[in-house]
Amino acid sequence: MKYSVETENFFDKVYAVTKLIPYGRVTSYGAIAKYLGAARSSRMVGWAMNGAGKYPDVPAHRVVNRVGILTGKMHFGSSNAMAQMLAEEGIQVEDDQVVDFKKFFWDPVVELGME
DNA sequence: TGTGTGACTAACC
DNA sequence: CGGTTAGCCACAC
Repeated sequence: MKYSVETENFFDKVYAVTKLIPYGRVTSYGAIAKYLGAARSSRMVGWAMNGAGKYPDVPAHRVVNRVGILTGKMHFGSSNAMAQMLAEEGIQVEDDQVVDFKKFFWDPVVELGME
């Protein structure tokens, strides 16, 4: 028994939004969740990211927690892979946290609109 | 089928 | 101001 079609849609949306994150920008799990109308389901966004590895076009490294901490860096294989990818995009990462997070923050709700 | 867990966040104490 | 609780819900066992 499949869980639900809505689920796949939710995951698909997460991936879709994540893929829209511009180069050199980052966003948060909560922002994506909010954009999908599930502001309190930010954990699901993280869960979706867990399966994002299957999608090369999904820049999961541009998704951090609400304060810019690379909470999921350990899921990239190397402990510094995430930070390095961000660094190569011009995003400074210090102590596993994005420097000037607000400045690089890309909010889908604002950039794409609430719709 | 029920329980535990997690790449989160906000509210509480 | 740091630890805990609660809410969220899909997924593993």
